[in-house]
Amino acid sequence: MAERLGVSPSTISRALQNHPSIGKKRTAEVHKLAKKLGYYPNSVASNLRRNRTNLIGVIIPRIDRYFQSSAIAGIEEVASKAGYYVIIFQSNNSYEREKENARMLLSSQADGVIACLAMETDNYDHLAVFKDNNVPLVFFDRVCEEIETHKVIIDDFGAAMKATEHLISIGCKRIAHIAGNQKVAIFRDRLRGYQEALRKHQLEQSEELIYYTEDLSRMEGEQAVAHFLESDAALDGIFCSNDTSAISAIQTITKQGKKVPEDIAVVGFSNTPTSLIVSPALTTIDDHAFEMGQAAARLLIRQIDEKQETVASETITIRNDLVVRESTMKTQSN
Amino acid sequence: MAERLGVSPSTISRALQNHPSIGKKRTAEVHKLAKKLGYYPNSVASNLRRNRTNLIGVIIPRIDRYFQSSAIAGIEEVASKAGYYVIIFQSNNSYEREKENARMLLSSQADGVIACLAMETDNYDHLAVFKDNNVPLVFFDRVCEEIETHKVIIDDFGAAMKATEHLISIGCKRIAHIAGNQKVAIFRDRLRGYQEALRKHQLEQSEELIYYTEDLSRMEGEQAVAHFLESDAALDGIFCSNDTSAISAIQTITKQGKKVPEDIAVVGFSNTPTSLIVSPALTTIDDHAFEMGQAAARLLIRQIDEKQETVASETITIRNDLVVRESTMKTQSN
DNA sequence: TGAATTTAAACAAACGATTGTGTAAATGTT
DNA sequence: AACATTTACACAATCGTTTGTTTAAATTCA
Repeated sequence: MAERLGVSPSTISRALQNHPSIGKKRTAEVHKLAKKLGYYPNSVASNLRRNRTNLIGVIIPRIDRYFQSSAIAGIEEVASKAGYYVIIFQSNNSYEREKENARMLLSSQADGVIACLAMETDNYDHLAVFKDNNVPLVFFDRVCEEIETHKVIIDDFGAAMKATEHLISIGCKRIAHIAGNQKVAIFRDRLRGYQEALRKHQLEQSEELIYYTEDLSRMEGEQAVAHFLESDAALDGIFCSNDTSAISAIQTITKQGKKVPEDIAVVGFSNTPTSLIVSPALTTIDDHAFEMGQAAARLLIRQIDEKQETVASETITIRNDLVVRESTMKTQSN
Repeated sequence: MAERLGVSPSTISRALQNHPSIGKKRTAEVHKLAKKLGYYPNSVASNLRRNRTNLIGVIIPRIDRYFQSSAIAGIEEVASKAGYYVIIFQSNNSYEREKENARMLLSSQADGVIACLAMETDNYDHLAVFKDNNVPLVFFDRVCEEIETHKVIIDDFGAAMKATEHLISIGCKRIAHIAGNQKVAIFRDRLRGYQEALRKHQLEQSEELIYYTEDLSRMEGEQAVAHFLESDAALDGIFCSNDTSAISAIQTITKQGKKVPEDIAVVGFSNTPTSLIVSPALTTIDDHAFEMGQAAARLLIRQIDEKQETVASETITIRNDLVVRESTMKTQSN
C-alpha cells in the first residue's frame, strides 16, 4: 500500500475519492503517487467492506445465439454506463448448470441478477433464493410465473397472431406451424397465437399442420418440411417459431423444387441477421433483443439503487414488429 | 454466520472444505446446517483472504460477433471445468474503453486475462501492466507483437494463400481481394497471403483488384463489388477477408445479374453459420474460433496454476481448413 | 489573548472468510 | 500407570479497504 510514502490508509482512501476533509495538496499528492506507483485499488477488499460489488450477474442459455448475445450487449450498454460490471453464466439449457450458476452468483455477492431460463428448468427454487437473500432479480424473455419479480418480455401470443394473420392476408389458406419446445412458455404462446389467428379467420386447424420440435434446430426445420410435404397437407404457408427453422424450411422447400413464396410462404421469428441472407429474404418478427436487454438492465439497476423492497413487481412488454420481406411477397392471386 | 449454532468460525470453514482435522460427525453436522440455513459462502471475503479470485477476465471487441462469442464459449467451457469464472469486457473496438477495461480488470484482481485487441489499439501500455503485476495474459486472434506473452493465433497468411490458390485451382485468372482494416495485423497477413498466391502462380497483381475497407461490413462488401464491376477489372474471383463481406459480395453480384461461381467465384473467411445460408453456399476458411478459445483458456490456466514466471512464452497456432462449397464449385472450364 | 470553530488527518473497528499455531481431550504405547 | 501421540477443535491474526470517531493543529472571532 501507498501509505508507506505518506500517511495513514484512511487518508489515502479518502484522498483517492476526493473526500472534502482531505486537504487539496494532500489529495493531489496522493493521486500523483498512485499514478507513479501504478496503484490499482483492490476492489475485492473494497467490495467486502462496502458490502457491494457493482456486479450484475446474467444467467442465459447460450452466449453464442444471436438473440442472447444481443440482449447481453443491451444489458452491458446500460450497466457499464451506470458503473456496473456484467458477469455472464451460461446454463447451456441445463437445469443443473443453472442451479450451479445461481449458487456461484449468490456466493459472488452480485448486486443483482438478470436471468433467461434454461429450457429444462421447471423448478425455480434455485432462483427464488435470490429473493430470499434480497438480491434484485429480473427475468427476460423466458420468464417464470412462479416467482413474483420484474420481467421483460414480448407479446409472443400477439406477435404470432400478427405473423399468422400476415400469411392469411396474402392469401394463404392452409398454414402450418413449426413449433418450439412446448415446455417453454414463449413457444406455447406462439403456438396459441397461431391457432387463434386461424380460428379468428375460420381457417382449418389440424394437428397435421403442426410440427413439434425439440429446439427448433436447422435439422428439425428440414424434418418438419419433409414431414409436411410427405403428408397430403398441401400447405401454402408456414409460420416458424424461430428464424433458424424458418431458414432451414425455405432451403428445404426450394431444394424440393417448390417456390417460396409462390408455393409456400414462410415467416420466422426474431429477425436475426441471417434472415437477410437467405434467399428469398425472410419475413419475420423483430423482437428487439437489444432493447430487451437494455430494459432488463434499467429495471434491475433501479431496483438496486432504490433498494426498497416495497417496489411492486413490474412487467415490461417490449414492442415487436413484423418485418415483411420476400418470403411472403407474392401477388395476391391464390 | 453459522457459528452461533455450533462452534468457531475456523471449524465451520474447515468443515465446509472437508478438512481432515475436523471430525466426521461435526463435518456432516455443519454441512447439514449450512443447507438448512441456506448458507452461501461469501466469496468476496474468501477471495480477499486467499488472494485469489478464480476469475478470468476476457477483453474482446464485441460479444455479438459470431467469431467472438464462439471463442468465448470455448473459453467458458475450459474455464468452468477448471473452476474459473469468466468475466467479459467489451472494448467496442475503442482504445479508450479497452484501457478502462484493463483498469477494471486489474482492480478486480482477476487471476488471469485473455484479450483480443481492439481495432483502434496501437499502444499497449495498458496491457503491459498485467505483466508488471504478474497477472498471466494470453492474447488470441488479434495479438500484439510488442508484449512478450502467450498467444493463440491462426496462420492468416497461409490460410489466405490457401484460399486464393483454391480460386486459382478452379481456373480463376483475375482475382480480387476485399481487404480488412490494414491497421490490424491479421488483415495485413491475409492481404499478403493473397498477394503471395498470385505471385507464386504468376497471375496479374494490381491495386485495382484490392478494395480496402474499414471494417468489412455488409455495406462495404456491396461497395467493393460495385467498385470492381464499374472498373474494367473483369475479375472472375474474389477472396474476402471475412464472411460478412463475402456474403454481401455474393448477393450484390447476383443482383447485378452475374452468376456465382460461373462468372465470379467467391471465398470468405471464418466459416460463420451464415456461410451455409447464403445461396450459393459460401466457400470459406474455417478458423475454429471455439478451439481458439479453448486453447487460450488452457494456456492461461496452466500459467495461473504453475505461477512460475519462468515459463517461456508460447504461441499456439490453431489449424484452419478450407471448406469448399457452391460459391467456388464450377466445372473447370474457364 | 483566550475561547470557539473549522480543517486535516490519525485511530481503530469492521467486512467474512482462511490458516498457522496452540491446547485440551482421547487414544495408543510400553 | 506414565508418557507419547493423535484427534478435534478454538484462538487470533490477516487479507486491503472503508468509515465513524477522535485528536491535533490551524483559523476565526470576540
